[in-house]
Amino acid sequence: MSPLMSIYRMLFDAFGPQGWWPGDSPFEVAVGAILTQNTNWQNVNRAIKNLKDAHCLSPRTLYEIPEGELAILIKPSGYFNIKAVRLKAFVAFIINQYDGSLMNMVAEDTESLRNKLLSVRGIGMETADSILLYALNKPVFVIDAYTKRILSRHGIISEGAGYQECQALFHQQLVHEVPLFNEYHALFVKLGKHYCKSKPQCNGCPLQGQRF
DNA sequence: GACCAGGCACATC
DNA sequence: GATGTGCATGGT
Repeated sequence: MSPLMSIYRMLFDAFGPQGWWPGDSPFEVAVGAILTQNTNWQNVNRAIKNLKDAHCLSPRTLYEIPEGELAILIKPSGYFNIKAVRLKAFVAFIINQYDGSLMNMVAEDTESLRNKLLSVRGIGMETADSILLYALNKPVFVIDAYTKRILSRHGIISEGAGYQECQALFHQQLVHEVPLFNEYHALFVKLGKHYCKSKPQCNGCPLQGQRF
């Protein structure tokens, strides 16, 4: 079994299924992916609740609401001025190129779709891949700060490894299945939140002392 | 009060 | 291509 598959087994045995992504619709998932950039999920939830309460959680309503009003609604998620611009760019993209519906993306080739998402201001690799995996069910592995930290601490990647390099490892070592990629990334976040912080709390960590 | 959180774009070298 | 900086709220 590949090292990354071994790690997956250990994490799944320790934590069980994570039930990601929290969200009622693919569009909500995509909005959450932008709002959660460098931000605690709890704060994102508050912002999403504000959008729901204001009946603004659709491409069309987000497209039409003034940027300043949008910024106020998403304030709890932090970086609210920047994220308002980013959400605006994203819904303009959906409306102009996909007739206002995220689901019109699913038929498209994953690689070209990823490149188009990356061309939207405010959507980088992690956000694009989160949208592809969690909103559109494409088998793309999501790399984040936790993933890199955990892998480098266990000697699997170097500390300065890049996103693509890291992602390639997962794509090489795992079968490309959406449920596996979905659960695995969520398990890394779980592990990172509880144990593999900037100050490691290795006591009780299911990967404690493991080399791969 | 410091530090951190499910990044990204942009400037500068 | 690598490095540094601004963006901002809420929890620990």
